[in-house]
Amino acid sequence: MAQQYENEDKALVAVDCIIFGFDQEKLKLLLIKRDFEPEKGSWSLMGGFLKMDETVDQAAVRVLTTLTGLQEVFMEQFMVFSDINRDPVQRTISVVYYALINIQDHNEELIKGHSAEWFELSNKPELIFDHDSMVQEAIKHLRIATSLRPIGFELLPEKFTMRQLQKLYEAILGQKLDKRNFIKKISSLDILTKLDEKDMSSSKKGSFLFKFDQTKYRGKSGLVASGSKLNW
Amino acid sequence: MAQQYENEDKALVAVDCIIFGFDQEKLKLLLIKRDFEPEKGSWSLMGGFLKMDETVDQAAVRVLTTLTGLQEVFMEQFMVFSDINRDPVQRTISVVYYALINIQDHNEELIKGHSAEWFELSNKPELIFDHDSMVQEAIKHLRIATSLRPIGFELLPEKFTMRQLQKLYEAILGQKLDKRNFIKKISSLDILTKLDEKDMSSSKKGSFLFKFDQTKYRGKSGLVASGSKLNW
DNA sequence: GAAAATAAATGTTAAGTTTACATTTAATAA
DNA sequence: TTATTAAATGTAAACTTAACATTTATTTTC
Repeated sequence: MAQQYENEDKALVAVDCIIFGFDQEKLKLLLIKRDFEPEKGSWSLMGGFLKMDETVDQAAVRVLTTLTGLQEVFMEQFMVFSDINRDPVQRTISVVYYALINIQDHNEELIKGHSAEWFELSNKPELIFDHDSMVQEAIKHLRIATSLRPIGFELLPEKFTMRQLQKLYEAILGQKLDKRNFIKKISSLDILTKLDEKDMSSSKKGSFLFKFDQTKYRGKSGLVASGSKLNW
Repeated sequence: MAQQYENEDKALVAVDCIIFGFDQEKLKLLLIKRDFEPEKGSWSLMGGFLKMDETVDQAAVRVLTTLTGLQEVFMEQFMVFSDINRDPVQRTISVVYYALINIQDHNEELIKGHSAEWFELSNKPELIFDHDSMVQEAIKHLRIATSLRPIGFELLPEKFTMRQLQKLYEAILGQKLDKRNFIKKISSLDILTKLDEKDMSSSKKGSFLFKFDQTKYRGKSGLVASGSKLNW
């Protein structure tokens, strides 16, 4: 019974991470400069190979932690890339994840150690293999995901202003939003707590800080995919 | 350079297909009775192993065609399952797909040859390994996908009545819908062509048949994810 | 051939949501 | 005290959704 599958081909299984950050204005990507062949010196997504004692989700967390030092990060699997020659060395399929992290919240040392850098999305270098397609797909997924679930907060500090949140959504969706309508809509979701504290860095008047309230959100059921054109 | 990755572990890569059908009333699943070990005689999803000369998408199509004889089938990858001991024989990760097929449209011989049968979703046997979880996840994905894009048509014959379409949506979403509102909403999408022909099987009066119009649909951009609670 | 039966086809109103748009407010700096 | 800066706030029109019952076309039955 232990030899059932012996005639089947095996493949290397990789995980690759599209690591998104946000710097108050623009969406950014954390990329690494490869220090090994092939394509040594080229820019690439952070990735690694699946080990026998871990799930792909665990592998993705390991890879992300190795680079950023962060543990509890929002991360979602979204697609498998498996073109036959996508990796020139050997047949490798890649399970791709995107991660949303607070850009201030990583370990500088680790990042330098991996020759990693943040790039504005609009300004990123060309990447190895099929990594450019992975990034493109990740953005599509991120747009849909942020439209269906309030995951954008993962990219912000714990406390943030309405304006910061709006800028974030604008960056993700690639379009300007109306300030008043934005605040109305976010408020109607009832998933934020308004703090007594103000952020004074952006204006003389200061602007109130908010916190995402996991508890309020968990209490809601109909948030996912409700209200779409094909929603009844 | 060709030996770069030689210290990495390799895994078997499988694809598994959740094959949905619809019989005018209920959602159904096409399941196979395994004729090989392990779990010979148990019910299972149709699956197979990735070969070195194909992508996972191609493997999924191959697996589906082997069982149904169908070629041009709607199929989407939706998740990788990779628990370490999910397959007792050997470490195997599975890329899981769901397929939507017109239930009248398969090859009886092939299906019998694989000891496959259609089961009502609500009445399906327990499946091997983690296949029950796969089915559960597939249903979630199907609900979201049908709410965002008009893919339900894939489960119906080319010509169908509004009532059939409504029954299908009710089966997928697990809720009753209002007849008048349903017709209004579908009509407003402007993706159907009303035929001169009537289906006379369901009533004395007969009811008009419709066809999904790929061309009209392709012309629309904003259908995906528009209108959700977090849509601006 | 009139009446009964059956499912199909159809419309309206109220509630809620989205969009578009401009002024006032609070605080600091000059 | 005045000027400056970004924050905070409201309303009306357009559109979408939700709730709800009657009429119509055809066949079957008496």
